[in-house]
Amino acid sequence: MPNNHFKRGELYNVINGMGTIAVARRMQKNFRNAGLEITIEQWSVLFHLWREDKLSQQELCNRTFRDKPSITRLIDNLEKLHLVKRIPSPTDRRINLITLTEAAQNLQQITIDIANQTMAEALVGVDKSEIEIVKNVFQRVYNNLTQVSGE
Amino acid sequence: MPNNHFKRGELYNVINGMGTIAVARRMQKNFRNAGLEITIEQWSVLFHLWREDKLSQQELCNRTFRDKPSITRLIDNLEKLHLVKRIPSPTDRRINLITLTEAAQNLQQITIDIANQTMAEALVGVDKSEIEIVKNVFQRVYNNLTQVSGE
DNA sequence: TGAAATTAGTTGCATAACTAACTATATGCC
DNA sequence: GGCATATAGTTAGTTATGCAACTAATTTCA
Repeated sequence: MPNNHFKRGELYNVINGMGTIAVARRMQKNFRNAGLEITIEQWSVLFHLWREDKLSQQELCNRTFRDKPSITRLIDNLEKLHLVKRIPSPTDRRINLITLTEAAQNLQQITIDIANQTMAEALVGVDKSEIEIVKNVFQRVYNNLTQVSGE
Repeated sequence: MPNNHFKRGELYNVINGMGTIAVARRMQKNFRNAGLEITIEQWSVLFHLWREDKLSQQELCNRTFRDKPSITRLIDNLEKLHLVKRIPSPTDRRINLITLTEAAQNLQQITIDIANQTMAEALVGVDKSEIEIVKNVFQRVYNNLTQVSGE
């Protein structure tokens, strides 16, 4: 019957629909309300640089799951905002190392607080064990689709 | 300490990162490999029309969690592909009802099969109870962010 | 009835995504 | 050493997303 037929298509729309979209919009809105001009995509790049500065663009691709042109343009825009700089790698002239400016360092605390607060709003009534399961499922999905047989 | 500090930001990147991106890419790739020219976003609109034809654009916004301009342009593109038509509502001249063409009807079976197969690939090693939890969590997240206090 | 408010849809502008094709540098190997 | 191959990053073209501002039609209600 149709209902059964639709089940997994339905699931795709769940995973890639309401939840993720709602969280992204709220996060963006909370940034804006705090007077922050950055996009959540830009923020997710900064996030990885706060953990480890001077990553190559390729490494940022790997960590943010984006392709190279996406990172090129995100870095372009972050440079325009004076939040990062491209510096040439001393050992490989193909590579740019992306480094945070002082302005970006000042954003870490406030934006991560907002991210935490946004996720807290999002996860009201969801308990820790469920969150762990969601994380595990997404990790497995990612592995399923990017291992050997995959990409 | 930093590690703890990053936890929820991390979670945001999980929900809105690897899993969803990997699934979307694979789905698009599987469509392409089957010779289908539509995008997954276009497909998600058709998906709701297969369930119920002749929805207004606003209703498609609600069901796909997109805003009105997004739907306007998706419908523009689907019209160019001769997969849907705008027909004026007989009762309210502000409203367009979106209706499937025969070409779109012929896509239902094959694309939903591909969606099912893609989700099957993605969910290897994930059991049904976990999938239920993911769906529930996303539903609650969505509700948390769109109820009263929210939007 | 008629003005104000609401709702449906479109347009303009900026950011971001993917693919494919490209340049430049580095590595592998004969 | 030098050619083939691989890797890092950029550019071009298409689609999609969000917000803000807009037009047109409908509803509310004084």
